[in-house]
Amino acid sequence: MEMQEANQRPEVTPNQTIYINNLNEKVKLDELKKSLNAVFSQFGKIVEVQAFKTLKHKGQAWVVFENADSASSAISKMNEFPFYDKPMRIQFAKTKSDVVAKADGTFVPREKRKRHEEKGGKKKKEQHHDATQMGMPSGYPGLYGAAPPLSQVPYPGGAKPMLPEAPAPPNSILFVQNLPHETAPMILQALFSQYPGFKEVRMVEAKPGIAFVEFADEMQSTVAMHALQGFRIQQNPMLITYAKK
DNA sequence: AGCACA
Repeated sequence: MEMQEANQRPEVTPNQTIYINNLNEKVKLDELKKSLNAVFSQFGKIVEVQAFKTLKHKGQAWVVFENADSASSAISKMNEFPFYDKPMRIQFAKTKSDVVAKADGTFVPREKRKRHEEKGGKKKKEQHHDATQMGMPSGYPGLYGAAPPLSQVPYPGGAKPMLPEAPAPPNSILFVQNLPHETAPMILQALFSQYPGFKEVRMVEAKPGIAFVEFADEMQSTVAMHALQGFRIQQNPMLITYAKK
C-alpha cells in the first residue's frame, strides 16, 4: 500500500529559490529573464534570475528571492499563471542557489560537472550577476523593508488605483501608465496576450512608462483591462485606461 | 519532460 505518512509533494521543501518550467521556449532568454523579474518582484526582492537555452534547460528558470516567504507566496499566487500564453509551473527549487550559498558561506565550487571544459585557473565573475537588469540595484539597504503585502493577488478585482475615473470612452486600444521605465514590450505581451482578441503592444520610446495595447474590439480590451488593472510590474501597479480616440 | 549557477 501507499505510505501516506510522508508528503511526497516536491513543493514542501522551503527554499528562497523557485523553479519554473513550462515556460514558452520561443521567448528570448534576455526578455524572459526581464519579464520574470518584472512579474515576480511584486512578491519581494529578487536576488537573481537564471535561465538557460541548452536543450536540457530551456523552458525553465530559477528566480532567487531574498527570503523564502517571498518564494512561497510567488508559488501560491503565480503557479499556473498564463505567461506568454503558457501556464507557468512553479515549485521550490531542489537545491540552494549559488548566490545564496555564497552569502551563506556554504558555497562549495562544483568541480566534477558534465562540463569537461573546466578551466582551473580562470576566475569567473563574482556575485555581481545580472540579476538586477530591470534596474533594481541589488545593494539597496532599505528596499526590502517595503516588501509588498501578499494581499495583492495577480487579479486585484476590487483594488482600484488612485486616479480619477478614466473619462475616455471604451476603445479597443488600451493606454497603460505607471510602468517602470525599463519595461520591455514583451513583458506586457506576456501579460496581455493571454486575453482573447489581443493584437499587439506598442511602446513609445520617447515616452517611457507608458504603452498602448491593442485588442480586436472593445469588449475584449475591457476584459483585459479589468483583469490586469493594478497588476504590479516590479513595484508599480499598472494603470490602465482606454486610449483616447 | 527537463532542477542550474555558463
